Formats: sequence, structure tokens, C-alpha cells
Amino acid sequence: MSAEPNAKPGIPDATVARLPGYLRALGQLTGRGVSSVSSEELAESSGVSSAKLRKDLSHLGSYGVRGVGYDVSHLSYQISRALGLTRDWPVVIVGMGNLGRALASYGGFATKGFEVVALLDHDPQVVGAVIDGLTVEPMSALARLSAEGSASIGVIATPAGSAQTVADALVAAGVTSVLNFAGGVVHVPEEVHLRKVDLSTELQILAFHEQRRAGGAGLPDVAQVARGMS
Amino acid sequence: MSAEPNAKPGIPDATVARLPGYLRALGQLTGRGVSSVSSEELAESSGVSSAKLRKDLSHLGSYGVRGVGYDVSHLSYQISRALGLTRDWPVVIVGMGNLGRALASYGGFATKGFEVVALLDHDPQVVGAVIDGLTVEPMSALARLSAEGSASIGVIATPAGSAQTVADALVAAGVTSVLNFAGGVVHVPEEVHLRKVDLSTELQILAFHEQRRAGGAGLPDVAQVARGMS
DNA sequence: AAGTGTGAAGTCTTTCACAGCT
DNA sequence: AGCTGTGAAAGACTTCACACTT
Repeated sequence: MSAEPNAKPGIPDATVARLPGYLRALGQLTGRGVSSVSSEELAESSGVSSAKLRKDLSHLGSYGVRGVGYDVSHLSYQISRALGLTRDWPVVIVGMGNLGRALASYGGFATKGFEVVALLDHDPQVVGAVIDGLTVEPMSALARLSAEGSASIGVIATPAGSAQTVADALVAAGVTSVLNFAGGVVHVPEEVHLRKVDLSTELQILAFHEQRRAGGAGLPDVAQVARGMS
Repeated sequence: MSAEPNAKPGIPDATVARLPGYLRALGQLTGRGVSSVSSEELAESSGVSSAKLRKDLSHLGSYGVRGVGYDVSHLSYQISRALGLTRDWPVVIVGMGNLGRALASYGGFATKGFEVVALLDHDPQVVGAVIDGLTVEPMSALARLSAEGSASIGVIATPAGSAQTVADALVAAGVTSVLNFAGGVVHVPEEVHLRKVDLSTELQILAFHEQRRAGGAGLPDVAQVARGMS
């Protein structure tokens, strides 16, 4: 209870969620040979306001130079360090359906900071397949990962119905962070960090805004609105 | 300037983002034959607190019965209506790589409220392929969708480098909401709604928490803290 | 008795605007 | 002169706790 998932002596959640964006923008600047950048410029590249950017960075420390701006490579390093990307985190992906395959070969993992150490699937027909250089293993391989202590981040890409079972297995194997792409609610122990990405949810949020744009009216107490015009 | 993308006479963004979760939980209850539910129970199924749930629902209207709870099917309908899911929104997916294929066949679209009307890809080698019953078309097909007025929500599943170009094309074709799975920042006109889903970002946020768990101490500079006090 | 709906208090986040350093 | 870093103000969101309804 009093132990929030958020006992932070340090960096606010909202800030943490934006740091990856800054890091990416800095990477692009590096690629273009830019070595120094102002908060105004970096904010523009990242799609936030400069005040927000400065406040965010101020939580990491004082890495800018007044009157000048930020050194691109130094700031990149500091953000990487704050995010814990100066070492590699082992990632296990469970569920090698379309989505799992996409994730396994997605460039996101190529980003420094992560290494896919195992691809798992429940289906014997899928086990043994080679995806992006890794052989798909059965769920029982979790025991090995657990013993090796090489389970740290787990990604769930199974159908929604299996998500809780998979999450339980991951937690039992020592995984302490879970990224859930399967729909539905998954419960994990207090000390395990869980994040959720769901296509339906995203689409439904967009639908809300589409409707607002079109409808205009749609207030709560308006009873039955016109049925399908189509 | 003062014109926020967010002039809401109605429902707070944070609430809108949770409504899909309630809707899913209600669907499960319906499947189990439950016809009435309390805020406590529905909150538990949705992974939120009951106070938050009640406050959220209060923004839609007063659809509960004191001393009793909520009627499952009526509440489902009201949430669907609030989200704009009482009609179908046409969705265009651009980029038929691994991710695009996964999205095209993902159950998320099967959820009532959306219809995939086109799959597009820039690569002539991919055009013509049939995925989940739809034939992949070239980017030029956007002109047709635009003329039909059947472009409403666009999903970008291309490599990051093409994202801005694709977004521009979608907007030109009349798309008013965009869901971007490609990394990087994409700019769209004020009136177009944009949401972003990025694997790297999610992993990096998890890495932060993993590190916090492990590292414990190691805060960057303590010197600066003292400075601010003087 | 049970459980919703909601003001009010509390917490977190963003924005403002400017002091302070280079 | 220019740009960062940051208190203070404003705003958004969450939690509390209870009046009110069935």
C-alpha cells in the first residue's frame, strides 16, 4: 500500500516516459553530425515544449551550459545512464504468433540496451522454428533461464486468454518486468513492474476523438442518438 | 495558441484512456452471464480503484443504481456510445512488413467498431499479396480511398524513416486520426489526432525500473542538490 | 444496508517567467 | 546576449469520505 510502485527519490514517471524520445532525437542529431543543441531545438525534434524538456532534464542533473545549450553526446550518455541502458537487459518473448514474430525481428530490440535471449511458444508445431537467428523453445525452457538468472524482462505476445498463465510463469522464472501485448488485465505481484500495450485500446481512443470531431453534440443525457446512417 | 488540441466540454483524457478497459471487462462479465456489477467488482476486473472507476463513469452520466450497482449491458452500451463505437470506423494500414501483417490479422480490429478497408505498401513485391482476406494495394490507392471518403483512421507500420512521408500522404487523403507504430516523431496538422505506440520506448521505461530495483543507490550528482538550496 | 455520485482535499504534472551563469 | 535551471502558479488527475438514493 504505502509502498507505491513509485517510491521515487528521483525522477517523476511522466519524465521517465519522455526520456526515450529525447534519446532518439539526440541519436538523430548525432547522425547528422550536430554536437550541440538548445532546449528549444531538442524540444522541437522531440515533440514537446522547451519548458517541459528543461524541467525533465533538470531531474537528471545539470548537464547543460547556460547561454549555450546541451552537448549532444554527453546528454545522450546521461539519459542512457538514467534509463539504465549502459548495460544490456535480457528479454524473453513469449508467443510466436504474428505479433511475436514481428516483435522478435523488430528493430526496437536492436536499440542498445536489450538482448533477446529466448523466444518461447506453447505450440509444439512452432517450437524449433528459427526466427531472426533464434530457435523457438518450449515454455519449459523458462526453468533454464531462471536457473541462469538471465530472465529480467518478459514480453507477452500470446492471445489474451493465455496472458495470465504466461505472466505467472514468467514471474516464477524470476522476471521482474513484464510488457503485455495481449489484451485484458493481468495481475502480477506488487514488486513486478507491468506495462501494457493494446491495439484495441489505442483504436478506441482514436475513435472517441473521431466521433467528437464529427458529432459535435453527443452529451451524456442525450438519449438515443440517431442510429447507423450507413 | 490557447486553442488546445483538447477543448473538452466533456470527458477527461485520462478517463477516455480507461474506458476501453472497462468495456473489455464488461464484455467478459457478459460472457459469464453476469448482468449486474458493483463499482468494486468492475474496478477489480479492470485493474483500477473503485473510486476512480466511479469518478470516470460519472463523466458519462448517471448510469448506476445506488445500493445496487451497474447493469452490465446498459453500461456497455453507454461506454460504447461515449467512445463512438456504435458505428464502424474505416481503418487503413500502411506498411505490410512483419508488424503490419501482425496488425492486419490481429483480433483488435475484429472488436466491434472498426473495419480494415485497405492494406497498403510501397513495395511492388508486396503489393498483390493477400493478407487475412484483403489484397495489398500500392500507395496510390489512397487517392481512391480519399475520393470515397472512406479514410478515417490510418495506422503506420512502416520503418521509422518512412513514417513522416506516409503520415503526410494519409493526411492528404483525408485521414483525421493516425496511430503510429513506427519510431520517431511525426508531425501532423493541428486538427489531426495522433497517437504513438513504440516498443523501444516501452522497453526503456521498463529498463529504468529494472535498474532502480537493482542499483538502489547510485544517483548521479549530489552536489547540485545542495546548490539549489542556497 | 448497500453502493453510487460527488464536493473537497491531496498529489502529480505542466506552464510561466525570470534569476543566474557563461 | 543567450539559454539553462527552477521556484511559484496554474492545471489535471486521483483519492477521500460521506451525503444521498434505492
